[in-house]
Amino acid sequence: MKYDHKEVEAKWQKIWEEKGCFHAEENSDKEKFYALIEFPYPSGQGLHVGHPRPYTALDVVSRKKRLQGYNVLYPIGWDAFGLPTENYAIKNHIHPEEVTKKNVARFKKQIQSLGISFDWSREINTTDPDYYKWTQWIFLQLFKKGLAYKKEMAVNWCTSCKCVLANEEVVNGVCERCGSEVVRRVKSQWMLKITEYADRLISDLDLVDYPPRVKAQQINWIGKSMGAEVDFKTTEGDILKIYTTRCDTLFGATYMVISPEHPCIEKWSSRIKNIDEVRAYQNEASKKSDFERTELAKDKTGVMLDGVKAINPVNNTEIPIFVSDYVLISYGTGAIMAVPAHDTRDWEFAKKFDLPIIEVVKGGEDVQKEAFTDCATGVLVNSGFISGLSVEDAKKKMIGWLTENGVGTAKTNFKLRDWVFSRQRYWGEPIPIVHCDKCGYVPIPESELPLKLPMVDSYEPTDTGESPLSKMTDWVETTCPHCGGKAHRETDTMPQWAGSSWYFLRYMDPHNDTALAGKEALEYWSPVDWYNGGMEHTTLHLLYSRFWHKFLYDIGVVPTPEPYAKRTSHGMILGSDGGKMSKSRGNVVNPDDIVEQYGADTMRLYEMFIGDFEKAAPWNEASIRGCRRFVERYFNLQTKLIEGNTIRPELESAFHRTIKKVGEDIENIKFNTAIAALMALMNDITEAGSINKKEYAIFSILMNPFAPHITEEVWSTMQLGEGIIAEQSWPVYDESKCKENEIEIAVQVNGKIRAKLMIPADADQSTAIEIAKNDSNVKKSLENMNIIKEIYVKGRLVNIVVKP
RNA sequence: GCCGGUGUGGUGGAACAGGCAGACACAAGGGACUUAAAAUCCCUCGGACUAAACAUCCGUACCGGUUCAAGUCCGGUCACCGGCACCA
Repeated sequence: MKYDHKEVEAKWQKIWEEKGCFHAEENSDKEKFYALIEFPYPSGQGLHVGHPRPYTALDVVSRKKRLQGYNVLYPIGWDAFGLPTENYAIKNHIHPEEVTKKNVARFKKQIQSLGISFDWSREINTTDPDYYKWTQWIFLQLFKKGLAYKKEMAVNWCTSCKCVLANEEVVNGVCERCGSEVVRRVKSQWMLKITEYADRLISDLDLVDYPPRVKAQQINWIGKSMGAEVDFKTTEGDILKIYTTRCDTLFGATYMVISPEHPCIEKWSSRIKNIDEVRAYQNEASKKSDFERTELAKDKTGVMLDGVKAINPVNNTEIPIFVSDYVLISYGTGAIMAVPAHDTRDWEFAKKFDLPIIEVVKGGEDVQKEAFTDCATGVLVNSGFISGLSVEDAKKKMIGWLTENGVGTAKTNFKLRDWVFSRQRYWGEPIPIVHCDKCGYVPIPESELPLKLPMVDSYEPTDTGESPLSKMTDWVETTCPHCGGKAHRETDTMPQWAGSSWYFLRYMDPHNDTALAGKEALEYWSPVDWYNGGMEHTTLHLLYSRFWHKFLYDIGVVPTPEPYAKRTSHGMILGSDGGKMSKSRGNVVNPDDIVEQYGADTMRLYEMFIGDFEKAAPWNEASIRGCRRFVERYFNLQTKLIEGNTIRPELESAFHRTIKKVGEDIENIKFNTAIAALMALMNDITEAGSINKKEYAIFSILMNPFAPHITEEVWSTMQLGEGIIAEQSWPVYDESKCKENEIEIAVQVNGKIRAKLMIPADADQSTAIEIAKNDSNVKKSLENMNIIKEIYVKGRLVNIVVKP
């Protein structure tokens, strides 16, 4: 029999679309299930075979859930604002809106050819004014609650293009496009106070089912630490505030380091004798990103301030102050005390500048030769009133002392920084704020939303570093909603992260024009039951969207504190050379070619069979043929069909075990072994030589989530019933029928395999050991030996421990 | 550098909670069918020893440890991947 995948797949895709098979029901009594994938960025390159991996995975889950009677929401949309589209538009003189439209159309066609059961009636697009109306609305609520504010922040500035660059556009310190020098330049930016939610973003991880590695990454990213702020007096009479998690080591602080951006430098400029040297250093530091500054154990640079010194509050010793770029202004207070004996960076710095190294925690080798950093459990020495205490006790006593003397307090700190929310770009949501000289920053009235992105002739960056919108004088000049006076609009736009921070809510009620989604829909569908996405989104998108959701929860818009009940992560699909798929490597595989040659069902099976879903796997064209062969073997079972409406006894155990395995594996994201189990069952059926209707029906349903087209086709030609999707009957297994009567166990002597034996499955320890000892090879190993111990692991093995 | 992860045959991978390493596939080799090829079906397939089988020994990146038993747990090393806040 010949299987024509093109005809069959087109036929069923048409039927599904016409019948609206995958539309989530609106007012259903059924239990809901909301599956979510990270919506794609419609790039100009089109889909590559990496995209469908997560889509297919949750499609398998969604289809199985539908067969189990759930009301499933499995939506898709487009995360369409962003830099590449804008750059493409600039280069080719096509409006970004046109580019987006074209890219979306292509992506959509490609995705639809895979037979993914998305509910296309809920398709959304972040660049659609009806959508970003609500992105802007959320921003206004944040603003009203004081969570959006303006702050001077460093940006990458290309000295030649005269524009702000994204980090990605800076390669080795120069502009990616023109190769000119890039410097850090300070600009006033909109910020969102995600730090206000830092504690809850950690503690509420207890409420959700995320992989441990995702939780760990988020917790470390937020970086909560309990420490102290300590005031160091300076010879200038004023105070230098530092943050430390190790206030117990204060007696070992032999110098201080401030960041090149620290305001004290300006304040003391007249007293710093080597101010020119310091300024030159500041200038050099402005060329580096935070990453470059803190990266690598490479040479520590710095300049000592000549003319100002600090005084260590615990022993009144004068210590020098350095400026060095490994201290960042954005973390803590932008100043640290350095304890070279117990910190590697400080130690290297002290060696280079020949500064004293004083051991304050006992237990290491010679601190003059190497820093002793593994000292969280040691005992304090050379530390006055805390000498002899454990680190824990010393910290407590020191905080007490600092507080009593008014020179410090306990302080919790976070590595997490507030979210820089403005971009000097065209292709993003306009920030709905007006600046009035009299009233300051004023939100535009909600009734005026959406504030539409105006059509401009040129979306190229301006020479001044302002957004292209700033050239639109008609649009920029407006009146203040508050006082009615002259005012101008904010011309910066939002980052791409804005639209993706709440899109899952819009899917619940995508056409609502009075709210981001209706109360009822939010109540019914929240939270997302299963969200799959890439590990690369763990610390930005995933955290940002949790932050927005918590904010919306606080203002009573959404009913749950967390947006996603469960999160899973897929591994990347690599090129056949084992490298990341990219145009430049020339290893990109287009799914269209695979669908054309092998069909969508084969493509889906291969994507799921390729390896552990959570791990990266290289694409291998040859392996696809194995999946195609499996599909054909399934199809050709029709020639071996016999009558019968119960599973035959010889296949009963195999069927029940497979039903169990496939169901469990899908829930546990072990799609590869679910397919392996189906293949194994196929081998059992082949061995049996025939298949009856009942068996074929069960096999078809089990395979349907992976290969939906061919299974429906077989179901319909064999007239097994109304249709797999229509019948909603995922098979149920009987635990007692999964078991076999006889099982093979391994027999070990001293942990070495000496025999493999069949024993009754229900054999107890003494029976199993008895049978084991009777094996001739085992007997040989036991000769002249004394038995010390006998171990039986039920259904697995016997181990006899002996000694001569 | 810091945070998180990964490392198993020629290849992709499997191995419940510490209990038979290599399931299920791919590739390769041999055979059947065929005038022939493709397709299909059957057999072999980690290494050493062996004519072959049995048996035995070695083998899950590397070094060491815990245990009756380690791919799995612990300590260390190396290599690779993801993230590092304006790519998405």
